[in-house]
Amino acid sequence: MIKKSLDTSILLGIYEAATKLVSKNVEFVEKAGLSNQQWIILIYLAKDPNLPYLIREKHEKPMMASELANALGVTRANITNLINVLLEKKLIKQVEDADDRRIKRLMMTPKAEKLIKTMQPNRLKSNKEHLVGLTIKEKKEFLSYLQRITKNIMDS
Amino acid sequence: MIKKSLDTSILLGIYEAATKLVSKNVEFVEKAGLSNQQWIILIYLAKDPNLPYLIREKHEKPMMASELANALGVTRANITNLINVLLEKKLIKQVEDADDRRIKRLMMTPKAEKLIKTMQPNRLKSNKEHLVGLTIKEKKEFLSYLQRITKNIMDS
DNA sequence: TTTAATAGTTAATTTGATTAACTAATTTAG
DNA sequence: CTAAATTAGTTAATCAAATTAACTATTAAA
Repeated sequence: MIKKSLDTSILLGIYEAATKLVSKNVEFVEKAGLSNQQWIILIYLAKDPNLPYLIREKHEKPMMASELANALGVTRANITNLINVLLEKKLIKQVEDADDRRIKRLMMTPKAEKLIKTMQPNRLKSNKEHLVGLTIKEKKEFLSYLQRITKNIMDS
Repeated sequence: MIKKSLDTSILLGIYEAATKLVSKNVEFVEKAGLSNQQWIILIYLAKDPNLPYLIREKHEKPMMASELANALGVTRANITNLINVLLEKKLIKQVEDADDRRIKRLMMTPKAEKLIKTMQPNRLKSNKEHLVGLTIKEKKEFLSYLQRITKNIMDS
């Protein structure tokens, strides 16, 4: 009934890859006592230069909750909850902005920096395995296509 | 602190693309009164030939709950819940397997077939927009890379 | 200087998911 | 051939992630 379509195959393919990826990542993420979302927030605060969002727009000042909500595509209320958990775990701290007193800037604690540092080798090893067999040229080409597709999705 | 890495950029890129994709899809999915997961289950039952899982392994008989659980990477208990909702909505029915009385085969109702048919034009239009600007050759190349990466992730 | 908009929080709720324990049916291994 | 193990599915309790709506405080705009 539903016909074969290259477009649809690609998009369902991206969805499946992401799903499998998250369940693989869980292995080293929950070994660190984190949920996937908590982990994502931490790498945002660590300013991981591989994050598409940070590639697209540079951030000088530490991020605030509403930027995070926007980047992750969720509500501010949701971010508040996630932040509370990370605060309890003493992995982040909030610093009031001097210029705008509505804003609280989010920063990692030394504990979080240390945690990320210890996770990084496993993370890189895992990521490398996921791309084994592709040449640098192929990877660059793939990333370039992916960025074009992502831009399309966001602009639509 | 975290270094730039082509591998990591690709994997975070896939994750972001999938996230944005789901939020875009929600537009036509929830117009049909479905959640994302309910929608995914329906296209499995509709045997959408674009689903990577169905591309990898052919299914003659209608799917059963545990196959679905395996395909989506969730627990059987979760599938039971999702199925109950779809049963209430009269979008699927369960048929007892003649050979193995533990098994209940899942099938779409005519109502679901009709629903999917009405959704299909919007879905295709949306999918097409997400891949605008890429040639057929580029799309095929991208899909081929994506399948290699997905296989890596699953095998690791 | 009112009015709008923005940042963040709170409370109530929903959805999606999990684990653990269970029944029933089928397979496997001694 | 039967006892033990596995598989399919369900149930109940619970958790995590997310939402909406209403709220305070602050800043920006008309």
